[in-house]
Amino acid sequence: MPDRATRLTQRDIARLAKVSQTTVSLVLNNRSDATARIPAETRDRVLKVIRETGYQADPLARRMLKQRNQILGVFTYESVFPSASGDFYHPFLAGIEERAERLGWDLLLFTSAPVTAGRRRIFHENNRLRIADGCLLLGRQIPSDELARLIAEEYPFVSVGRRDDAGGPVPYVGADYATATRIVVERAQALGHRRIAFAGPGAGAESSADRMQGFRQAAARAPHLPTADRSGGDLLDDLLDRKVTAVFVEERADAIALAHSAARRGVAIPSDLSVVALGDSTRPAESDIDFSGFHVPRRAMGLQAVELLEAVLSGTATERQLLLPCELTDGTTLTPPKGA
Amino acid sequence: MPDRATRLTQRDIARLAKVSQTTVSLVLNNRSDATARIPAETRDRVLKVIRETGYQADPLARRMLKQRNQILGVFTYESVFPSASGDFYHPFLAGIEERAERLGWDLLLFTSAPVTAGRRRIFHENNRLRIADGCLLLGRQIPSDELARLIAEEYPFVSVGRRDDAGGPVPYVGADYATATRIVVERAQALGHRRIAFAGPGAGAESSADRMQGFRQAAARAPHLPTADRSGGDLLDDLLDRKVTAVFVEERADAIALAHSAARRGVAIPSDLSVVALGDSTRPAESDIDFSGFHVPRRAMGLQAVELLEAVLSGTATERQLLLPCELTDGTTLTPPKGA
DNA sequence: TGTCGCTGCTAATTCGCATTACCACTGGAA
DNA sequence: TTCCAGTGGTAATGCGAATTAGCAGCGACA
Repeated sequence: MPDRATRLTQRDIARLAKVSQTTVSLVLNNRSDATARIPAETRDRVLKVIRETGYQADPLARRMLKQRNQILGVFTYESVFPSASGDFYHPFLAGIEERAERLGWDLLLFTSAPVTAGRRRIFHENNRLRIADGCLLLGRQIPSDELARLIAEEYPFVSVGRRDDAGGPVPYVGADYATATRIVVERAQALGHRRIAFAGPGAGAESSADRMQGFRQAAARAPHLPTADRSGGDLLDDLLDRKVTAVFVEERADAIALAHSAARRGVAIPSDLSVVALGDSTRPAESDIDFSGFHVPRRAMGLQAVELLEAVLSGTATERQLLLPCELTDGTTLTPPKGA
Repeated sequence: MPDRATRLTQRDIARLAKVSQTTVSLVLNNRSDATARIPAETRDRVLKVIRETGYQADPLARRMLKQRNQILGVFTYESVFPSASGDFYHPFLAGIEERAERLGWDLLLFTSAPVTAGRRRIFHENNRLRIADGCLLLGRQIPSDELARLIAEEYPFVSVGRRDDAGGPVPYVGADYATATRIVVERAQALGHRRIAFAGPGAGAESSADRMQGFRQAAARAPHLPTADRSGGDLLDDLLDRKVTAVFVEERADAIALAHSAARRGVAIPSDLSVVALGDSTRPAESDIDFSGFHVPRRAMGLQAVELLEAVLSGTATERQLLLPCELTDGTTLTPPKGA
């Protein structure tokens, strides 16, 4: 530990400059209003001591009295860095870091939150949310009871990703999966695809539900095929049985698995089967395939989330729910169906 | 902002439970030693109020009195997330996060540090280092004046990566580049390589100097070729002119560029030229080539750095400078030279 | 001579919590 | 009745900085 005895406080500075602690504080905060008139001579003397000693005010002691701490909390419901989902979170954090840097904020990653039943929890015995001025929430799914409590306590936070109401509207910066999905489905239909299908959860997390909703807007009765606990080959069989010509895959990793199976079986993509990816991989998966579909504007979401939180904190926020458009990509896996 | 008036304090709890603030504190900290005997009845009453109100102690106020803050600072001399060097830092941070999680620490990324002359500086006007209990330092090069000041101020920190003394020994967890480099060079010599070369800076950062030192141990007079401001083709020409049969490339990205040039020119790797990579890419570069050489134990370095810092903080640290072995990889780019 | 007003500071208090010191009360023994 | 030990709490203090209230000292003016 830094030696308590040698750690400088305003009192030490005051003693050295032969003034009171108050004066040091006044000089540091550059207060020169009617209540505090510090002549240049005294001010310089204090500043000189501060320079010589390298004194730095303790930010936490400050926070006891002032409101803002310039610390932006980041809570992720999965680990941030470990590679399982690290690559997915990376762009979000890049955006967050960029904007935090510009605002002069530090980022506090709540890694101390204990993991129970495979997930982190915000609220636990020794909750440390209040160290930060406000908090950003990341994760595929966030328990609504936690969101409800944050809202009830009026803790300033912004979710990265749309969330359903939880005892009140949740402030968020999300991606407009519904519109993006609808557009790519319509695009496929315009190319002549009539037998299409949705592959993936399609429910559970808001992001899944939104994609499904967009899909249904364009194709009300097309089949919905699960991907959980199912190999790419299994899914491929299902698709071929149903004579599907274009499949819309919620999770890019599933699309990659599907493509591998297709390659092994001699099923050509896109001539035999068009594959559209509805976003980016949340699971580790490498592929050179340039899928048709769209990308999640992750970096922009991170940026905007920080900005929204700043607005919330300063009380200037008007609209607290924001959906950003997804970036559509032409890719190489969507072409007209055979015989069209 | 959370409404100051509605924010619960121990005093509020005390009032509701009809006890003193002291008692609330004693209950919360589960003190039941000789100086504080709280009968179960009182304790339950207090706990009941705490449960009902959802009170959480302010972590900042706690820190004013306790020693530890449970916050681990992370200072990177480049941006952490932006992809330029993000992929390189990722494994370090994964290791740091993992161990921080286990110790119940939060991670504070000092993104607020202003960038001057292209780099961040620790020490600036409004230094916030002391929010954290201690700090980890990441970066290829860290100005020695900053290290010196940290040492002089007795601020607890650990560098990830070896650093030269800076007014005193710098605590670090580094990688043993020297030994790893020496071993791969000797391995190449054992395969019959006689005309070898080192390609890369070989100086500047400690990590560069260490590789060069290892190289010199095994090959005292082999040539050292620069890579800065030079295309892969240029380097290749140089190597061919000198009839080099095995080149040891400091930076994997340079090795990749070299391999690309070789492929274009019809120079076969490894039969015409063996290429050994002395570590991982710090610059973005993708390649399927499985280079012979070694990997930096980045994850382990992160883990151990946190552990060392913990030891420093608790005063149990004995050895404060630690070098971890690099992971040697056989790869496919080192074979005996032609005619050997 | 008294007092008003200005300057240039400082004493005292506050933030929320932890800790130490100490006080009030009870019951049994002397 | 006094003494003492044990019980169950509370008052007071401190952490480091910010803020409010206010106090000396001095000159001007009535």
